[in-house]
Amino acid sequence: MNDNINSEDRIEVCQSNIIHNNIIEKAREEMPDEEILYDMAELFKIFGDTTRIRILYALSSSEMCVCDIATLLNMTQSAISHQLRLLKQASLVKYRRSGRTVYYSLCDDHIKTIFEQGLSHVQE
Amino acid sequence: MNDNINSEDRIEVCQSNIIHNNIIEKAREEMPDEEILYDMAELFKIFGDTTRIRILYALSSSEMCVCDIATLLNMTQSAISHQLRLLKQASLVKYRRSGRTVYYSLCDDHIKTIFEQGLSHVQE
DNA sequence: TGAATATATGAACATTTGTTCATATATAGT
DNA sequence: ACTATATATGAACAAATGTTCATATATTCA
Repeated sequence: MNDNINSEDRIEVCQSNIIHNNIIEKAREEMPDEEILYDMAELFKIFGDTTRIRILYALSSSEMCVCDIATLLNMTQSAISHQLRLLKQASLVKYRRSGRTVYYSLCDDHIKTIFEQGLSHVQE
Repeated sequence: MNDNINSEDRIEVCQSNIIHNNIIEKAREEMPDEEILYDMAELFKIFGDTTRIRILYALSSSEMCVCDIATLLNMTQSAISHQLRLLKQASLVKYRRSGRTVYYSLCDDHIKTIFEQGLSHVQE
């Protein structure tokens, strides 16, 4: 039983000698570029932390200053500020300054769509 | 002015005294439950790694066995197997056994939607 | 039954990551 | 200029994470 694999498709590499070369080739062709994969991983890494998710949810409700967020999440100003820097670097939030206060808000709508999908997955 | 006595009695969640309470309350009401936030972070954490993104892209092309994936990504069977376990635990992939070979495939369509949104964000 | 093979997994290790602490910067008011 | 305040940031530390190595498990075939 060889799972419909032609003998020409077999090759000896790795620990296995049953490799589905046509399937591997197809997957290789459809795989996005290295740089895209890296950027996507970096983006999702940002979403992979409750503090940052909380911040983004907060900002989806309204723009907020650093201290408001710290109060809301019951965390230090420093911790929030560090996280906002990461969110800013990922182009997920933008800010405007008003005197001593800096107001942060969401950059675009991808965040909401991604959160909706994520929410829908975990709620299944 | 010289009253340092009260400073220890203050509830200092942050260093600010200009807090937008209505905004904070609104954000608090709209914030999903702790458990949801945790599950979402765990889900996105899974996407926050190029190896796992590669695996998921590969499986979106076709179901594949562990060794195929290892060959495609030029990584050890062990590394792939560990990652597949995480993906399985997150209900992102499922598998079927055929003899000694285990074929993995994607669980549902949320992955594709999330990837599309992520891709679209990083390509801006 | 025993050898070969595909996959799974525990432990160890190096790397990454999130928070804290201390301190720096920026702005406003006196 | 000086003080107060809102935010930013570098360094340090603990916790989490991804890969490797060795080995275990599961299945097939002789």
